[in-house]
Amino acid sequence: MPGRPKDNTDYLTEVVGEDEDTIDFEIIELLFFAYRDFTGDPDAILEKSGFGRAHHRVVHFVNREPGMTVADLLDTLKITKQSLARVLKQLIDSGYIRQVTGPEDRRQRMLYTTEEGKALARALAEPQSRRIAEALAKTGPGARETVKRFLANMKNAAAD
Amino acid sequence: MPGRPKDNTDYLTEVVGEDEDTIDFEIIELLFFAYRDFTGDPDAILEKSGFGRAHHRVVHFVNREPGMTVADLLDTLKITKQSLARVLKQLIDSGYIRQVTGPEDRRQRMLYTTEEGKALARALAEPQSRRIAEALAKTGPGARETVKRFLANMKNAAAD
DNA sequence: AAAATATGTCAGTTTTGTTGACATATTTTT
DNA sequence: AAAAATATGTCAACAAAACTGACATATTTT
Repeated sequence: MPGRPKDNTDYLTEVVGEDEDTIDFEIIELLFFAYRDFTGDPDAILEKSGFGRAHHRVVHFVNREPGMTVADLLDTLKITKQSLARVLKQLIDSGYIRQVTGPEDRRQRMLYTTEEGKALARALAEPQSRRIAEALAKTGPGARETVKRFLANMKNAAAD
Repeated sequence: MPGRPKDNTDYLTEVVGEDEDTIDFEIIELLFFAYRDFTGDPDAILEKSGFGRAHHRVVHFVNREPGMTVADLLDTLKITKQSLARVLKQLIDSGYIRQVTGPEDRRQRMLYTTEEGKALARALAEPQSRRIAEALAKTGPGARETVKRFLANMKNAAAD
């Protein structure tokens, strides 16, 4: 009963099934710190442009999937349209994103980054990318594949 | 010029060094989705207790490191003390966290979770822990070690 | 023609963060 | 002992980013 090790390293995954001390506080915490510092990377650039992290996410995804609609973006970000409206409007007004009426469905607005938008997306991603590259390198060969699979598995299954 | 593959899987790490298209959009995005859904897990429980994600973080860390001081917590969360004050006060008033005057330095307030606080921390961590366990299992043997190392490497070096 | 959909917008609220200023108790330094 | 530094708390104003609810417009589907 006494003398339980304070460090729940590896045996947790195997020993208990769905019982008492199965809680994986360790990785929960590592994820928090990793994400905290990862998202802090672009802050310097964001401050210069006067944007926040919400703008960052919008520019990133529009840049990654040119032509995505407003509905697509809402589904990706999991926020309300009123919430998206403000940052999107600011990005459009500042010339980082432009809208094109959907060619099939003219109710839709397809979103594209401008040249400035592409440059911003790249600048914001750069320090994050460097952090990832360094972390992968330190972790060792094959890390990239494992990490990719793990992160993909952490995501909710697509609803469709 | 044309026909560049849309998918930047593995060669990115090797081929280019610090050049043009080195940006690792793929893992940046996987991290976003993983964290988005991971942090969404406890929302149902948080809604019931009337707390938000800020409260979650506080309860989590106090629970993990009993006796930590307010300064420790501020350093962990990287927020201002005024910002912490509100959620911490609510948690103390609701009986989830209690303060004890530091035995060495009586200016300090050591923080502890109450029994209710421990239960809350556990309940909040449970779905997250399950998600992690499932993701690791799907990823394959050895994933846990690699993921742990990667996440730890993603964190900023401790300032000290 | 009616209903549904995609988007936009107005108005008000909440959560979570910020800055700046100042108060109190306690410890450390001079 | 007095002065300075430190740990915490608190007041007040403000900002970013989310939320809800309601309603308008254009377009497509039924």
